[in-house]
Amino acid sequence: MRERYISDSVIRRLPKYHRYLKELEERGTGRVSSSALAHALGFTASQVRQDFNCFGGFGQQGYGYNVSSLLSEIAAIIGVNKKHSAVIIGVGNLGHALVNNFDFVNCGFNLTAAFDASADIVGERIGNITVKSVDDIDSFYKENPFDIAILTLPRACVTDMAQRLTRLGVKGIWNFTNVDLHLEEFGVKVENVHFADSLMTLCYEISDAKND
Amino acid sequence: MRERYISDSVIRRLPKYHRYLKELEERGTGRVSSSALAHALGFTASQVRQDFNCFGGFGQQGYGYNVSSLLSEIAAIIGVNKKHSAVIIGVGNLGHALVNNFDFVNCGFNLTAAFDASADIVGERIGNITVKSVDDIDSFYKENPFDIAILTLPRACVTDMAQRLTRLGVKGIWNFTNVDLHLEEFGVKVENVHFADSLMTLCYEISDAKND
DNA sequence: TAGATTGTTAATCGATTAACAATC
DNA sequence: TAGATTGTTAATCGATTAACAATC
Repeated sequence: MRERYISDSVIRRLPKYHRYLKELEERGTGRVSSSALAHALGFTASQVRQDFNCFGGFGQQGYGYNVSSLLSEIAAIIGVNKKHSAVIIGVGNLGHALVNNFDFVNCGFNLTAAFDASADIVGERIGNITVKSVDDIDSFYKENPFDIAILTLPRACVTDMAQRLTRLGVKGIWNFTNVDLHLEEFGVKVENVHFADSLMTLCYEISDAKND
Repeated sequence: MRERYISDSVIRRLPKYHRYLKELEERGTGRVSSSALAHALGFTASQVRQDFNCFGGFGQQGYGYNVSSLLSEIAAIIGVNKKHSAVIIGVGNLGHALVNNFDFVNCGFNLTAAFDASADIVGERIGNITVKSVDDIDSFYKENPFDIAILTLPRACVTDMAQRLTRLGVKGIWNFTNVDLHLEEFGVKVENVHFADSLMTLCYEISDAKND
C-alpha cells in the first residue's frame, strides 16, 4: 500500500486534514475544494493538492473532493482504522488526564492497560481499566502484546523503561517525559511530546514581540 | 536586540540546545564543539554553527563553545530569564498535572493564578495557588495583567475564552485543547499542543512499519 | 608552531508555490 | 458547452550540508 517515501512535512499535515474533514462531515458538508481546505487550515491550495497526490489523487476535476471519501482515504493512510493497542506507564496527574479524557480510538488505538510503580495507585480503577504494577509489564506483554507504550512517568525511570520496552518489542513509544528518546536504530518509533520545548517557543515569541 | 528574521526551524531547535547545555553544565562540562552538540542532538555540525551564527557567533576558533556562556546566550535569546507571568484556565486532570509537576520557571514563566468554571474546584488549593472562578479572570487581569494564558479546558469553551483573552490583551496562549486556534492577526501568539496530531503521527509510523 | 574548530560562503537538496493543460 | 477545479510539471524559495579560509 505504501509505495513511495512521504516526507515528514506531509505526514504532520495529515492529522490536520483528518480533523477538519471530520468537522465538515459532521456539519453535513458533502464536497470541498483544495482552496477551501487550504483557507481553513492555513495552507495553500497547491500544497493541499500536492499532499493528496502523494497518495494518488482523490479528487475530481471541476468538482473538488468528496468529504466522506477523502476523510476515509486519509484515515486509512494514517492508519486510525487499525485498532492498535496501547498501554500507559505512569498514572500520575498526566496519566489520569489521558486515561480519563483522551480519545484514543479517534487516533487508532485501544488503551488496554495502565501501570504504575506506586503501591498507592496500583489497583485503582479508572473507567474500565485497573492500574497494574510495573513489575507485571513483561508478563502482561506476553499475554497481550501491545503496539505502543505511553510514557508518563518520572524522568529518572525513563531510560530504563525505554530499554525494557525495546527488548519486549514494542513498535512505538509516545513519550511525555521531556527526555529526548532516540530508539530509531532499534526499530522503535518515538513520538516525543516536549511541553517545555513548546512553552519555550512561546516564550521566544512573546519576548520577541516585546522588543519590536 | 532581535535584528533579523529567524526561521521557525531555528527557533524550534533552541529549546533542545538549551536542555542539552543545561545537562552539560550540571555535569560540569566546560566546553563543547559544534560536532559534539550535533552528535548528541541528532543535528549536523554545520547546522549547529549556522544556528548560532544567526545571533552572532558565540564560539572560539580552535576551541569550540564555552558551555556556561553559550547556555546563557541561548537562555537570553529564548527569553527564559524574563519571568513572564502565566495563568492556567481549566483545572481538570491536565491542569492539575501542569500546576503540580511542570517547571514553569525553567521556561521563563511564573504561574500566578488558576481558574476553573466548576464550583467544586474553585477554592481548591494546589501548591501555593488557590483556584479562582473563571468569572474573576477580567478583574484579576486588571490587578495583575498576565502575559499568557494556558488553556486546559473543555473544547466547547475554547473559542469564547480565546476571544475574551484576546480582548483583555494577553500576548500568548498555550493551547492544549485540540482546537486549532489562530489569533496571529490579533497579535496573539498561539502555541498549540495537539496530542491527537502527535499520536496520529505515531499511528502512521507504526502502521507504516507494519507494511514494510 | 601545529592542530583544532569556528564563521561564513557556496552548493545542494527538498519543500512550497505558481502555472496551466487535462477533464469533469 | 462553459466554468470550475484537479493533477502535474516547472519555477521559486528556503533550509541543510559541504567546504574552506580565518584564527584561536
